[in-house]
Amino acid sequence: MSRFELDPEELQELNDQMVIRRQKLAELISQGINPFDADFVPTHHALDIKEDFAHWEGQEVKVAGRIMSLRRHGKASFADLQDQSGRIQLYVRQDLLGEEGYDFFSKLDLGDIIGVRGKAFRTKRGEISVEVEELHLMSKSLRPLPEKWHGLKDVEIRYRQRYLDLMVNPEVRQVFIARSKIIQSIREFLLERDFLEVETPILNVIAGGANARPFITYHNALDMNLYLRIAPELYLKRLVVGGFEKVFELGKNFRNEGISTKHNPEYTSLEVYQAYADYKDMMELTEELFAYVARRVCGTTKIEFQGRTVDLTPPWQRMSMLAAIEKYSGVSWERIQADPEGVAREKGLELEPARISTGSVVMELFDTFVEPNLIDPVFITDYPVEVSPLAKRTEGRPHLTDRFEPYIMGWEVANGFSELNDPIDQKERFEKQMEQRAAGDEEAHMMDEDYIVALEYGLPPTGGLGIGIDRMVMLLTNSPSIRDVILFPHMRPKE
RNA sequence: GAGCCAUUAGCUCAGCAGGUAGAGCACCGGACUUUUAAUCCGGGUGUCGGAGGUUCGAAUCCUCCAUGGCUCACCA
Repeated sequence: MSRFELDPEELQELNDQMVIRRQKLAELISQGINPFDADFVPTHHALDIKEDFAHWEGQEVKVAGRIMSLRRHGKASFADLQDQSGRIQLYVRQDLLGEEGYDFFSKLDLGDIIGVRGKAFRTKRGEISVEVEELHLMSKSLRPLPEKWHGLKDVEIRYRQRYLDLMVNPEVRQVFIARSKIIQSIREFLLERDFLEVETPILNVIAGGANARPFITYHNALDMNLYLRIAPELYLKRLVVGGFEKVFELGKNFRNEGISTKHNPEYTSLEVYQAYADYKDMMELTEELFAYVARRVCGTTKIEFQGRTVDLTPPWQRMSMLAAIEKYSGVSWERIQADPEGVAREKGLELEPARISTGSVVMELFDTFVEPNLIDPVFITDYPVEVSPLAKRTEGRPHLTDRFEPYIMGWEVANGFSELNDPIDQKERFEKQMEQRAAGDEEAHMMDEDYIVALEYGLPPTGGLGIGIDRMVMLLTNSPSIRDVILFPHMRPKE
């Protein structure tokens, strides 16, 4: 029995269209035709021919791709062939292919991958086409395509079977092409400035560099648990200790947290470290990087996102957190310090009475009144030391840090600071974090003695920057959900 | 984790005062040698997400479950 024949059990799983395609496959085999013929190499993409038709008109071309539509007219037919570059029409005539060849063509289905050789020409209606003289079936498609006019809308299928989404929704393809260009232009920007691209471990003994719950995995030979990294930060700063003055890493981080339109358990970050620089230098680097990438990818620094336009042209506004709170909520730092409970009550902050402190009131006021208003790019600076365990204290104001977070469209898109390079202060900060951890805060930073040792050898004054690449891609591609910019967003198994 | 909404043919969707499922595309058969969502003639291909329940009768009402979306919470 041929492996292309179906047993009755298998047959029951298939719908009518799939059964018919299996039968066609079996028929081809029995006729001695290879339905997965690889003996054809295309010389052109659809777009090559269309963009330079004056040159290719009347010339022989070879194109390969997927049949996306068919218009049959008896002894002649039209088909649209889609390759990576786009679509080109095929014109197929019985008198050119012969009766046998035309019958073969007539049995093809939407979705089949074929290769054709023929002359490029323009039809009476003006459509640039290929007049088919030779035809290869390179991969028989055994399942029907989604609908040609409405495309594929079911988001669940779009994410789970992204290949279908890419096949039939051209705008989706554009988003991922843009994503690739964004990442490429980030590399260009940094390499031009003499940054060294490095790779640091994803399997970590200590998950450091951020406050987040890690994923845990297990190493058999070492018989130990390991964490998937939540940030590459501490490794990158070890490299600065080692003498690499400008480094960056683009890669995945993994955080064991909720999933939302802005959060995927694995996401891509850029981290950049520059010795002998501070957070102000990193702010300039950030705004220049965003503007460079926007110009490269969108051709402009004026970005439209969900009906609003923002201009990424540097310089961006700088505003301290407390100034921003006073501006948007009308509450001054003096009042928060004097009476946090009163402020919380007056502003209707949803804080448990036991949790009310100057720090929590500041954060809550910021989230409620400030964040939604930060549409145009702005750097919020001067974060409290308690929430910034890896950042250097501000000279003369030791409760604050030289730290910034840029906001665009109300989103926090990056985070940067002057790196804490005092090992004694760092150790104390870790110890504070350990206390919080002991008190039940699973996201508090872990102690990393080995990192302290590195700092004790001496980390030069260093500026650091982290950018959430997925959010950057969302902004630059006008995508409202992070799932629209991740090819295979995390989904629960179907059953 | 909570609330709301969704799940019907391969795809996009109708059908929901409870009466036994329908359209367009796709598909199958036929006509057609320059079409553009080709057209014309003929054909409905289904576990109405799953499991229970109410009822003479459930796609429709109820409960639970699954998956997804949105909002919130969590989370830089």
